[in-house]
Amino acid sequence: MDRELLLLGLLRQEDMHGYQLHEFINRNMSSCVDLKKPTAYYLLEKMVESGWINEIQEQEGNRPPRTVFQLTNEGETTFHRLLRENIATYHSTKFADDIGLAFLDTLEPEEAKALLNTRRESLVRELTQAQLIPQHSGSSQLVIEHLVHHLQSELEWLDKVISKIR
Amino acid sequence: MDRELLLLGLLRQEDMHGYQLHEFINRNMSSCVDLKKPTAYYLLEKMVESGWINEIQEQEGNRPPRTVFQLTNEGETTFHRLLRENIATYHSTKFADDIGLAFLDTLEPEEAKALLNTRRESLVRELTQAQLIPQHSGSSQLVIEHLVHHLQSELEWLDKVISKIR
DNA sequence: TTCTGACTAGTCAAAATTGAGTAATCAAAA
DNA sequence: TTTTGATTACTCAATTTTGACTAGTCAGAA
Repeated sequence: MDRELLLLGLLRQEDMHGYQLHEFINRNMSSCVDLKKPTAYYLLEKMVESGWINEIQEQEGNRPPRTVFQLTNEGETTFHRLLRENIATYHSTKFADDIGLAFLDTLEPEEAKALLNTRRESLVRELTQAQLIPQHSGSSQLVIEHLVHHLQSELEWLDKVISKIR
Repeated sequence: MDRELLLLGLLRQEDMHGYQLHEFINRNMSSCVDLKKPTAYYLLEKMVESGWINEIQEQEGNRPPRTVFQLTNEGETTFHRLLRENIATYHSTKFADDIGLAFLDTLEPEEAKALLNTRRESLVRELTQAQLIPQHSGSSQLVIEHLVHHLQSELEWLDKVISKIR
């Protein structure tokens, strides 16, 4: 329900079309969610069926008609319910990249070290990138701070792993 | 390819049936991967088609026949390739639970604080659980240490967020 | 001995997700 | 002016994932 919460939250601020929503999420929220275009439309369609949003056909000049989505009262209620649920529960994260670490001892220590250093480089690149993101307004600043905090903690841990080899 | 790497790595140690693989992963690796039974069978079937593993019909006593999966030479090669790829790259994690935080300012500070404290409790429970997991042998110990390190870092961050409200 | 609940070993149809399109508009270069 | 490339707004078929079964075995209780 996290992606639904996000879509409702954005539509709460202003009516938008699916394409706009997808673009915004991909540009600004890619650190929290990965939402492909067809999935966005699929979710929006389901939310229309649930009565959380309305579809409105919009015709602008001689451009082809577009579909605008608009929050309903029920959508507003659902937004608040999902928001409370989301904030009150800790969602445990799966670290799929740890699978390799579980088999680290099948490699020569030298090679393991070299590969982990390659990983370290790409982690440092991500961290540097994240630190360059300019200050946002309001709560969405929290999302960036969380990302930076996490990447720093990952770097610490990776350094510990590398130093322990041999 | 992470789940494929895991399945190959387990089959490398010993032949197993799909059910066994699924049970093992769910009991011991649930911190890294979430692999449902039908998905496990689906992946195994695909790996048979790719020539990474063989299917063998096994008949034990008068029990119904079972399918045992066995690594091929190609599977062994693929395991090493996937392992190197996995270790050398940093897979960025998506924090789906941050979506709520992006809308934190739509709530009253008092309520936000209360909800975040509920989240904190469930995080502490997870951390306590993780710290109770007994020492494992070899590299899989790393997976547990990573989990604990991450949960501690999350707790630190959550406390910072809570203290900043108001 | 027969019943019950738990464990083993899967399968299947339905739901969710995605890569790879289409088709229109517009701005700017050739 | 024609072409080219980028942007907007979607769609569809194919792939992947899942909840909810089925069906056999076994150990112990009634």
